[in-house]
Amino acid sequence: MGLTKTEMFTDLQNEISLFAKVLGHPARVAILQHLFKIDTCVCGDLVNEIGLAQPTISQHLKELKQLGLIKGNIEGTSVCYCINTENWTKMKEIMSQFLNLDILKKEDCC
Amino acid sequence: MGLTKTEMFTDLQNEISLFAKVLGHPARVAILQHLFKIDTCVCGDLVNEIGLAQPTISQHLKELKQLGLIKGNIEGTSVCYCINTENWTKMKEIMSQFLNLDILKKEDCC
DNA sequence: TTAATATATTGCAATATTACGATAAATATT
DNA sequence: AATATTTATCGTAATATTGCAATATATTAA
Repeated sequence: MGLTKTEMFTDLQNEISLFAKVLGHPARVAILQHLFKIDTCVCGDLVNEIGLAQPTISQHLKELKQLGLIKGNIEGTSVCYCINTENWTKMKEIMSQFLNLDILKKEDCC
Repeated sequence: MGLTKTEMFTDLQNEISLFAKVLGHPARVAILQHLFKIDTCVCGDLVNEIGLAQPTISQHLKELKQLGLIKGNIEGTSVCYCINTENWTKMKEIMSQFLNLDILKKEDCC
């Protein structure tokens, strides 16, 4: 089937998994790390930075943009990509709340 | 192709994406949340708790176990699953470090 | 206008993921 | 031993993901 049955889960569960999913590819992790590292707009040198073909990078950028984690502004013939810090913070809060479930836990049971 | 080119990325990038990937399905998120919530072993009532078929749950549990996020102890005819808190903490640290890349960032550029 | 440059989209092949019925394996109960 | 119970594995169908060549689109430069 390959089709996730989202209707049986809560909005939060689906939201967490969607964010996790988009971070679930090393190319997208690398893109985000690079955008943070240069701390400014990157105008398309991601194809050189990462070793994948231009259409592949473009596709990964599209997925990151769809989730709102990055934004792209057209600057002449190239596109200026950067982190959407506001949305990143929201994502981070949702993910952190989930990751921190262990702080309420008393002890291992088995 | 469907095949990720892991060899072009760093170990950390691959590790982050693997953790994110296993969290990238709402059923696995729900399983983890439930294991945290009951704060004790759960012996197979996950199938009732979540609405998916038994083999499907079993498969998701296998993936979580492979990444080390949960452990399962056989107790008679059932299996006692619970969070592997030690590994969860390690995972949380790796993911948090990545998610916190924004705190070094000065300002949005575009 | 024409050519050059940069990015997006399309189409497709290969592989991965999701889900579940059927069945196996392992232990408990009678 | 025979049966019941619980979980794992196998097999398979449907869908998703990844990657890239070819091509389209859009802007800039000549």
